[in-house]
Amino acid sequence: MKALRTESRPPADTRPKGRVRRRQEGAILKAAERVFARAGFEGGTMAEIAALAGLPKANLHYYFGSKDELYRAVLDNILSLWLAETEVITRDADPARALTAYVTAKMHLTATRPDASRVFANEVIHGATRIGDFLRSELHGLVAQRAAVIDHWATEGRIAPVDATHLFFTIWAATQTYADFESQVCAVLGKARLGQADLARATTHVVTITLRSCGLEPAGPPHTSLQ
Amino acid sequence: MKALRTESRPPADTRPKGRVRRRQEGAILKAAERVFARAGFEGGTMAEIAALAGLPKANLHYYFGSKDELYRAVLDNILSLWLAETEVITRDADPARALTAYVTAKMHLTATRPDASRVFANEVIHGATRIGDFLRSELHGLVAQRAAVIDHWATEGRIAPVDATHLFFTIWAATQTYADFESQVCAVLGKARLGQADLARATTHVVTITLRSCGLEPAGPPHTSLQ
DNA sequence: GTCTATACCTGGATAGAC
DNA sequence: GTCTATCCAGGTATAGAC
Repeated sequence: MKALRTESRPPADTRPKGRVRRRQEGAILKAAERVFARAGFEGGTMAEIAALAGLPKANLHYYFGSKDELYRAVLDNILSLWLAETEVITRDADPARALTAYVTAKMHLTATRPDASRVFANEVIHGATRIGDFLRSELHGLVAQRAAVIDHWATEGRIAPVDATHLFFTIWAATQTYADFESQVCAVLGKARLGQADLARATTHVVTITLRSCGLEPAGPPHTSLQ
Repeated sequence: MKALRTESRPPADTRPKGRVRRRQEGAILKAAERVFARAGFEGGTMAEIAALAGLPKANLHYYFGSKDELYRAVLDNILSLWLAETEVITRDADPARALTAYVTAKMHLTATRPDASRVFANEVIHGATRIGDFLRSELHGLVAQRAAVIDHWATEGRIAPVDATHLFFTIWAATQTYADFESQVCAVLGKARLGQADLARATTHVVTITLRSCGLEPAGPPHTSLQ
């Protein structure tokens, strides 16, 4: 998905890419994600990113024209992660199982790509100027669809009535807080870092409160999926 | 409360403060909160803050020695807001009413001081280096206390068992998201700004899911407070 | 106490050799 | 394609007149 390319100039990505180019760009993007996550857009420097990627900084400008372009590329990368997982929320699905799967997937993403979450959070806090179009179009549409499914479940009496749109806000907030606010969570828990056990406990908690929010109890162990 | 002063040099606040000084400092702090909220610490400039406060930028350095000192003063201001409201959570309180009051107060803070929330969020995302001591001491202690109260409620069977510490993480995340992620919420709702009605709806939602998380139903209209 | 003018430095970007 | 050396804008901080 190239969500942001619409706002960019002619498709720079159609250039033929050699293996080296791919690898270099990948290394740069990875380093940039980390640096921007730690310090924000203005806080992170090209020199830092270059050092982390093991390249002279002039190379960053060779692969990505400017700091802003690099940052957009990082965001673009991240946005594609955001949409995928709502697929489990369908009319015919079992509500408890679908919601459990969705929250678990979100928590998994938080655990495996915390820096991605932080870059995204940073951008949104500062007004989402670069991704506003994406949020207003694709995300807006997606949430409308999925919220309709949840409303449908409620109409059929399969879950308790709940504000479906706001439920998404709550789920996003509750899951992403373990990445974005990790330092606060750690401080309160009295740990230096979040371990596997902490995240497992967090997942159980968020699943539980999500289900209870819909008047459901935890689903049993996953049977062979009914789709 | 002077949570951060411990890390600073000798009490600069003991200097006698004239009325003018108080007023100038107030204006600067207000402007700084807004600028730092919009752009982060590195993104916001002293010139912007000065312009917003209606002063030449040299004055900022006169009142607050450096940009970093000014930023810390803004944070210090904000932290005092964070702790106050947990007071309603006491052993003898009615769980539904106490939780409703707490969440409502949190949402009120979010609605009235969104910039404060954003500055705090920004600081925590970037590692909370400046407020780590505060989080590890005062906030940690406070949460431990209040979580014990909630556990006590559960032991007595007044609420369903719930992970009390993580419940706080969830409540903070769910409420603050309406300030920190306002631009995302607006985009999804298809609005330019959050209005009174939206925040009222958000409050109802967060109260509902908080209560349901504890196996409770919405409390009736507030009687005369039993304390 | 207040403000103008300026020093100094960091960091993004580029020129041009290899 | 890659890297060194350098340029220059923008931003913090201060000197010094008022």
